[in-house]
Amino acid sequence: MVTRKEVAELAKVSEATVSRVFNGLGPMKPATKERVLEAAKVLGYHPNAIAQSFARRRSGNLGVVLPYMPKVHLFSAYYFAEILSGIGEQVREQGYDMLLSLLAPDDDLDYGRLYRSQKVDACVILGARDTEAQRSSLLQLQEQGLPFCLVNQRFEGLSFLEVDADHVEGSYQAVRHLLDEGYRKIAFLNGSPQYSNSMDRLHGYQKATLEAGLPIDLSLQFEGNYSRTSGYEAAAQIWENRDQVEAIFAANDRMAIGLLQGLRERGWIAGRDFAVIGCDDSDAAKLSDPPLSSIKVPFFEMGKQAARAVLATVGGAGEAQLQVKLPTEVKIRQSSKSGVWRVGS
Amino acid sequence: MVTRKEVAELAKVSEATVSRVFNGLGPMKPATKERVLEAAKVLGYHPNAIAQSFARRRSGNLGVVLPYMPKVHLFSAYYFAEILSGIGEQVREQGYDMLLSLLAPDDDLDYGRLYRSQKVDACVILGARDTEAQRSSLLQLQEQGLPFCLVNQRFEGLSFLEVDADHVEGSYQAVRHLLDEGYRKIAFLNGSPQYSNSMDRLHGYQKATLEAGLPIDLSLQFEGNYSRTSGYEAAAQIWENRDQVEAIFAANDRMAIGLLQGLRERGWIAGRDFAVIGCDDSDAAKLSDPPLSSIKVPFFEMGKQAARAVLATVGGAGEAQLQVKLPTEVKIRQSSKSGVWRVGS
DNA sequence: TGAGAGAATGTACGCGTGTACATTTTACAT
DNA sequence: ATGTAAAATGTACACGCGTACATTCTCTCA
Repeated sequence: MVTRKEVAELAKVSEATVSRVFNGLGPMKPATKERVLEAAKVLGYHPNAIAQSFARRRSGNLGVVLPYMPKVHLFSAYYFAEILSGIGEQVREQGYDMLLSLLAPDDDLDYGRLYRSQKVDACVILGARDTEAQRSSLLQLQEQGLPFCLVNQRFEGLSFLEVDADHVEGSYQAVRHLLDEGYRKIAFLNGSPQYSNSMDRLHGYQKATLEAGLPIDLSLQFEGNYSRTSGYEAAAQIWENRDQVEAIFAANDRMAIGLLQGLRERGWIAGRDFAVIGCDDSDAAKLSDPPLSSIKVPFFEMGKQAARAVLATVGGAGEAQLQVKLPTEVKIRQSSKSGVWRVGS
Repeated sequence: MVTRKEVAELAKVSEATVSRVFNGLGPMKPATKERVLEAAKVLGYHPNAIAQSFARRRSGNLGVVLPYMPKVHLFSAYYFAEILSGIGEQVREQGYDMLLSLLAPDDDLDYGRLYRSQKVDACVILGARDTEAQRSSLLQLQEQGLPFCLVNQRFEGLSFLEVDADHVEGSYQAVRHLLDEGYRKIAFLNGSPQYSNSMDRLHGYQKATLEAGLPIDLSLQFEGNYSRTSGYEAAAQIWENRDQVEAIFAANDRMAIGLLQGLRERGWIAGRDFAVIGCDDSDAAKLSDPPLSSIKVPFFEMGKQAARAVLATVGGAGEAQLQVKLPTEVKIRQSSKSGVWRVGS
């Protein structure tokens, strides 16, 4: 391993000068700089990142915490892939690296480990839920001064860095779309209320239905757990009440597709016998049959902004905006159009 | 920040003793150990991971390199999610962390950066392709002594750590299945030959067809790029030759589903008018309509074994097996059954 | 020509840990 | 009681870098 010392000797300067060249510090005679860089090149010198971290007392790593359930896929892989890419892009721009931490859900919620071991300067936390345990864990993190940013989850009453999408508006628009297509009996298949965006979607749904003068009908509200299977199972319940249901808004694409499949088995075809709109606009929405209308959520951008925000606080730079909410967009496909099939057949 | 020194003072021992307690080294009087742990607890001491890395000259990080194409999804998110989880599980068992590195394809293939900066002790490399540039990059890595393991890609003629699935056998079994269902005109939609498993699948396909006494018919072989779109486009070509095609083996699920969609638009329904089998057994296979037969690939286990193998070489432990090939399994669903729909309708 | 003021570079130390080696304590056989 | 080996603990330094401060060089203006 080549060190600063050897470069200094070859370039006939002090170690400090070598350091200054590599950090672009202080005034510097061009000739000296040249000599140092040449020597470094000859020797193949590259600063040791760990020693740098040690001396700077900063790891240069951004922790990314994701829930991890072996063999279980509650969240779509798409969701994480997009967010990870967004974080990755931002991180790279700022010269940081990403340290991935898979957190088993019942794992003692020990966000602290990363912090104490000083392996990360800040964290982006994905897939958090609003439970007592998580609230206290996060509050503790905040007290200890580890900067973090939550993605796609808000905690009412607490003041965290949060980057979210406007799920209320997205859901409102989605239900509006169903209303515009002429549907009136609109069911809602939600996910667990532990996620703030489940609640947001409920609000958007209620806002649109109320606005349309429809009564709140709890028998039209169902709860799954964001898995395809739970959507498939909800199909059974919905089938029971099929004369009360013309259209369904599902809180994510996976449940929506489970729903499609469950109802298809009973002879009900989406886009012909009923309408469905999902949420996330994941790959699966384009893969499903019929293609699934969905609410596009800017996951990539959310990851990017979360990384930017939390790294800004590390740099001691002016506080970033505390809560960010990015716009969503309704993507209409066949599953929610009325009369599409009827015309054809 | 609490350091070893303060713990030592409180426990009335030397710093070295504290260090030994936390590393479980040397003989140690139980009472002393107790005192130290108590003091550490009182002060809230936790060893500084960066200082440890610095002193040990090991980062404790396993690099995970993945190709990164913004907004493009050539690889299924599923594929990476599974492998990442597998790596994550193994890494956690060994007390390592995962450092994610997104590598843009045209990015100067600079695997070396991670190595030189000493931020990782070893790497798992995903999504590598067999090109001249990559070969030389990897050879260079090998010379420089950075241990790495490739997943799902082999380099003929070179001797790297590689964890792969048995795509030859998997493809053979898949085509056998189609043959067993009575199909004779079997087309093959492959991906880029830059991936070793594309070649493997071709071999499996050829082996099965030859064995069945069928001639090699190049007009039955198509090439996509593993994207859904390329499958969709291939549908047009296959439709041209529709009287020559009864069944199609696609090299991944995404292309298979694109194919389903393209042919459905022309009135050809999988499982009724023709058979399709994909590869990966991703989420999408279960989501598609009809459900897609596919070759299950143990991505999770591959990630896990790759991490284990490459970390073994770091520990200086006995060399792990150089090339690992895990078994695949054919999953039959509706898309490849003959007569399923015919019976019903 | 000398003084003063930057510019350019050097000196020296700390960061928190691992660990080789030195020293002290303990246990036990004689 | 004494010697000896092993156990237990302490001392001291290296790891590679950032950086505060000290020093030397260079230029300008009087």
